Amino acid sequence: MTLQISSAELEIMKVIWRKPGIGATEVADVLADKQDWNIRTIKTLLSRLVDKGALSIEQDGRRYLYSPLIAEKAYQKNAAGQLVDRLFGGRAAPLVAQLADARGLSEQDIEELEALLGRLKR
Amino acid sequence: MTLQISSAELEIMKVIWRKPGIGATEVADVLADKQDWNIRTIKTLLSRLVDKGALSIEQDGRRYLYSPLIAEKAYQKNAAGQLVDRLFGGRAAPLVAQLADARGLSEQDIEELEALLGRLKR
DNA sequence: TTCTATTGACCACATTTGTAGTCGAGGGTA
DNA sequence: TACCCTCGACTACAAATGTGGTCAATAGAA
Repeated sequence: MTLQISSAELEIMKVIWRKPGIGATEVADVLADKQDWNIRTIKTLLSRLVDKGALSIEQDGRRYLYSPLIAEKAYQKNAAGQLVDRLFGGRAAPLVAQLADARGLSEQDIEELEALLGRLKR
Repeated sequence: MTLQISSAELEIMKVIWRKPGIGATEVADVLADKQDWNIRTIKTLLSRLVDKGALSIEQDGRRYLYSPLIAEKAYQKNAAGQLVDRLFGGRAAPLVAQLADARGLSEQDIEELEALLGRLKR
């Protein structure tokens, strides 16, 4: 139910989360390395995101500046929750187990997870 | 790159992972409670999964029996990895942190995660 | 002032996905 | 034997998605 953001749209959102109030051209600049997208493609994606209510626009002369209407963390929580529900019976541990098995956990991950668990336990 | 399975298709896969070598009608029976799908819809999804190479078929008289060509765990690993890469910079800890924040972790999750971390550390 | 490059609005078009309908062949029933 | 029901094959069709084109207006360059 929560506002469906496609994979290509997400790339756009990520840029705007990092730099709210950015224009289409700057989004294209930021993405130039990663994606080989025509500026028109980016503009279409921006429009769709505005239509969907994921971005707000502010007029700046002849152009628009885009800002997120949904927070990155909210989106992350939702996406993580969906994955866990759809594939892991709603449980976090099996998800982490698969991740650990597939690619291992970094030292940093392990430390952070321990700290997190410690906090949750008291 | 890894074989794209849509959300509706995944429901079908889940049934077949639980009961490999099942026919279309039985898949429909299993799903009857959860999904309100026409048998034709289910058959379409089955065909698409065969086309995609996610399922194999075995002739059984006049009908087909379907079995998975990709393992559930492999699919889970891939999906979890994709999420983590696309939204959490490839790191597991932030994912778990968001999950914990959004919905909390069960006692069971906490125990299992601790056990998992213990195993990983030595 | 005249031409050009850029901007958003609108349009296009193939693919994927969700959700079925139609059809001919074959198995089972009366 | 005469039907009918079920199966897979093929077809349909709208919405979402990926990717980009056209066009009129306008801000700048020359």
